[in-house]
Amino acid sequence: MLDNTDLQILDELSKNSRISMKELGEKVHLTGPATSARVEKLEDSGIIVGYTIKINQVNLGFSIHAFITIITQNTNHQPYLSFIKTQEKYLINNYKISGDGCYLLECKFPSNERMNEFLEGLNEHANYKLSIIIDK
Amino acid sequence: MLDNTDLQILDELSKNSRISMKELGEKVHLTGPATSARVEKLEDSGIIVGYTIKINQVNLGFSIHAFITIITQNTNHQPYLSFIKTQEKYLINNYKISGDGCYLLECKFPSNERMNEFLEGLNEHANYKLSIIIDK
DNA sequence: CAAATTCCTTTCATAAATAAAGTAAAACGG
DNA sequence: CCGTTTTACTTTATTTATGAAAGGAATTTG
Repeated sequence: MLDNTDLQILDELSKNSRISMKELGEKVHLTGPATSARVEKLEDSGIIVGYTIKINQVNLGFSIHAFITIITQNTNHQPYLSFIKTQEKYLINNYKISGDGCYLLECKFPSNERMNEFLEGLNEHANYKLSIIIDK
Repeated sequence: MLDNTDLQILDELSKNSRISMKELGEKVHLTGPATSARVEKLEDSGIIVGYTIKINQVNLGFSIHAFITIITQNTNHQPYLSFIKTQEKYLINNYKISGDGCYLLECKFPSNERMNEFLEGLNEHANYKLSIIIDK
């Protein structure tokens, strides 16, 4: 089970996953090797799944961030799923959901023009409702 | 501007942000110091915003992942915003959106009971539409 | 209660990061 | 067109971190 030190480690690694084991250890009052062993346990137990970076997509040219609720036209979702597989550069997440819609698609676009092209392609396989992120 | 090596670096760091600069350098055919300088530039230019971990929330006891579309009852959003500030443990993201709703709230819950409590509290300040994530 | 396990520290060898110096190629400006 | 500056890199050397190994204290287990 996880104790408070483990939760602190998760918190610190969430804030900065490139911190050294030594420095992380200082924050949680352990030595480097002890901290390293804790982290390895968190990996082995499947709690830490990976180490990644946060990228500012706006600075990479993707100024539009949107959620698109998908309602596929027929019961076979394959045409939709095949379509989005060709649009990887715009995709962030594709969640299968319950509720109002079949999927919730999280996307990024460099411009309204590109988004419009995407939506026209999408519309051949599914109906959708578009929500553009304004903040946060 | 970003060249192909920078994009490769972003890609590799997305997959594993704890890779050593030496090993990352080998992947992009640069020495450690040169790679380190590239990464520092990506940080300074605001493209790399941070280093973080991917946590398996299910293994942390949060087996329910949901999106909640919020429609606040009156034009003043403050009661809603104040409410969610007290519910941090369940929150992943709160996006202000255009389209159908005012906010899109991404949440995690350990059980239906806790989710139900949350929704009852939420309902004092806003109407909502709940979408539970089934996959991906 | 003895043995085993867990969780830690310390020590030490190895590996990586970082700072500094030097170089080659490209961009700039007269 | 040529000298100067800038950029992006390599190499080297020092500092720092990692990771393996040994050992110890506290807790668990039969």
